[in-house]
Amino acid sequence: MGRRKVEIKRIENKSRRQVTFSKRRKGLIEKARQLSVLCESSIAVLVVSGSGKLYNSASGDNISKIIDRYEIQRADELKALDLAEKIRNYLPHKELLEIVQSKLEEPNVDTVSVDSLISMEEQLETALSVIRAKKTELMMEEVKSLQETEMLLREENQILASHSQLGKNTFLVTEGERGMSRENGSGNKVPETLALLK
Amino acid sequence: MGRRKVEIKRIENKSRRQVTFSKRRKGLIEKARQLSVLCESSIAVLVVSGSGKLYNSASGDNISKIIDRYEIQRADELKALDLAEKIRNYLPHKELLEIVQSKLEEPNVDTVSVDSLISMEEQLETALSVIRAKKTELMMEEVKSLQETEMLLREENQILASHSQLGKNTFLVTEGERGMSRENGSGNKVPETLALLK
DNA sequence: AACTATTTATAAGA
DNA sequence: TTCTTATAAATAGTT
Repeated sequence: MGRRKVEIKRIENKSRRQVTFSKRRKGLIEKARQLSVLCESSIAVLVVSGSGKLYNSASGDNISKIIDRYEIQRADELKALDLAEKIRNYLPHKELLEIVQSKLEEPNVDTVSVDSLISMEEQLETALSVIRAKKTELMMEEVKSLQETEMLLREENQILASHSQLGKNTFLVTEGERGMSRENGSGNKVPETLALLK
Repeated sequence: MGRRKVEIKRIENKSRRQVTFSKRRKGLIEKARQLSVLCESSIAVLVVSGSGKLYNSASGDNISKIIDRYEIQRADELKALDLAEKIRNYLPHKELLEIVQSKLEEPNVDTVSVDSLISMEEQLETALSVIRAKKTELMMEEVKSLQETEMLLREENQILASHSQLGKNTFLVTEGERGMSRENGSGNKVPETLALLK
């Protein structure tokens, strides 16, 4: 849609590329906004330019919320991965550590440049962030899953309890007193349960 | 760009909205791809439909990397946030932050000694560790507590289930189990137990 | 899912 | 960067 058809491949001319980047980025974000409004949806667009500059937009909801949604989905997918797969994900960290170690083990360790140390420091901090984020993500996941389990168990419990009560009622109508001692003898059910509550 | 001009506002007709959502989502993602190729950039598009379904696409790089970039930028922005805001949130560290701020606000900021900066850096890192440790501790506690609750509920559940069965059996054959209801007196044993779990 | 009349986006030029 | 305009591309309504 312009004076001539353009092939979708890297624009070599730098200034032409810059102009196109600016125009199309604006267009993309406007399209996202329209879709969001027309169809009542939330859309995040993140654009990282060749030079590393970040442009982002969100419509319908804030970016963090949308990214969270994505992270949740990804966490669910990760769960399905086998361990071997995970190990592969962590290899980069291992490599990083090896690099660090080799640098620091060199006999001539004091020849290591400050720049390379800065770079390693940054990489290690990035790795640390990744690990921390992962840790938090996994813990949040576990909490969520436990909360769900709890809810299910409570529901089940209530159903069982109400059945139990129906049974009791019928019971009481017909008979008097014996069961109690028998029941406690066999399994001290109630005390045990209560004890666990502490 | 269609048979007629459409206003950019929520499409009320559900099926029309669904069709538009599908068409424009596809268009949006294609636009992102083109921009990515033409201008050698990385683009992530995350779309959350009204019904909560997530659609995402990444061009030029994987989504996680692009999101990481966003997170880094956001972290940088946070850093630039009014320190006073943070001080309010982290009262215990208020003093520390005030010291930092005063040091850095001095007109003669370049007279601050490297030693004092090192000291502040160490103190801030300590504060950070404390916060992180606290975060992890709280999360671990929550997980532990949820796991205990789960165990209790399972047990309770099993008791109720088996009781229910015993009850039925006894019922049909002998009449064994009444005591239980008497023991509970009010008959609210299970609810009582559940209440304690909260 | 295709079609096509129209609107919209944008490439090139100024 | 911004505006203009010819043209390509996207898409709304239709089939």
